[in-house]
Amino acid sequence: MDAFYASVELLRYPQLKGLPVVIGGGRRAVDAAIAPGQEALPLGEIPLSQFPLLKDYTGRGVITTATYAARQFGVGSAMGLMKAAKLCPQAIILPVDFPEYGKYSRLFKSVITEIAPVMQDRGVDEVYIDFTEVPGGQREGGRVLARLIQKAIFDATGLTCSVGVAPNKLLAKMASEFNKPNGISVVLEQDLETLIWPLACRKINGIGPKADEKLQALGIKTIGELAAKELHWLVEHFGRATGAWMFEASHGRDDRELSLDSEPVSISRETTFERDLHAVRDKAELSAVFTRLCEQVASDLQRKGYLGKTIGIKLRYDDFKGVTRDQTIDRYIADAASIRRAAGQALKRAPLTQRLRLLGVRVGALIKEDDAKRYSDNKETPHHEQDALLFPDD
DNA sequence: TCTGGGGTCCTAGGACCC
DNA sequence: TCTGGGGTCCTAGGACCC
Repeated sequence: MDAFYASVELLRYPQLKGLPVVIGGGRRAVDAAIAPGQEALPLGEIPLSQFPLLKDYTGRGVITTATYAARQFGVGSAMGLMKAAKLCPQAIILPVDFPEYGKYSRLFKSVITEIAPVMQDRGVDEVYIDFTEVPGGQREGGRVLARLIQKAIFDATGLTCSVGVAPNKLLAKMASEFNKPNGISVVLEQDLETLIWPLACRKINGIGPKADEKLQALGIKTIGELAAKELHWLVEHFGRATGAWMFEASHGRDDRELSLDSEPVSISRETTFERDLHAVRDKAELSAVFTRLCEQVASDLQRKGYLGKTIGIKLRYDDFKGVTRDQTIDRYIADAASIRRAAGQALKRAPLTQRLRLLGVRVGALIKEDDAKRYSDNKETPHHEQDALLFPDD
């Protein structure tokens, strides 16, 4: 989806169309910047002068999405808001409204599966679609179906998207970047040398800042230069698994299937404080946040129908360094009090002398609530070990 | 001008078991 | 006196992605 969060906001506030808008920052900080007295107006009629400007924003945070008008100024995703304010002070800033984006996410995905049922979720604004078995999916190399999907999504949501069509997920992902926004790009195997090899290695999904830095240090900037290296050379420098993967990727090869209906591995909540907190001096405040995070994770688990038995905490200190601590307990839980208890145990094992910037709570080793029930109801032949794990004596 | 929040996967060491 | 081999689970950190 093109500039997804920002585009959803423009549906609510069409008066912002064409203007530089960034989404991000803490809700409290952004709300404080919104002038009072306009609450009764329909959203679409709120005058431009009432929207908060990036130059007035003082809180922490990064940009999650910028409109294309804002990108003209060099601001973009993951950029700190204070830095962005220097580049584009007149941009309007809006707080992130995840529930709203979730609604549109479910909507556009249901539009797709109506047309092409084999779809892999790749987060809130991205999917892989298998065109192979869709009637007409091969016409004009997939262009016809891509256009159909774009139109159906636009008609249902008013949102645009960009589509890459290719023989595998690796190439399709790269192709989707070629023609943004609202574009279609078809990449065939024979386009490898002309379209893929000139690109920076960083364009490969899976090569991030660290791997790219290492590649550059070895004199490799483009995918073509990567493809010119021999397998054993890559294995020497990056290890067996990564080296082999890089070799295949540089040649445009990728045999991964679409993974459908995957189960979550962990569920977590974390928050960055408005100011750094000290474990002793700000104990009350910290404790309240900690409890709230546990309650939120518990509520997420229950709503989604999962239990977990590995409870973890995450800390980030004022120097931005972080630690995690895990605690696996002998039963599966989803209630706030039990999570808080286990997370408290984990927290005790972390250094707490330095000021804290972030606190997070995570529950992993998940099982579906239904499966836990089935064991306890003895409707299936239970293993005694599983009984003991799920419902120990204490 | 410091750098969000929600995830997945991989690696590596140690405990523990047979 | 100088100690195996295989497997699983747990923990911590880190890279990466949306």
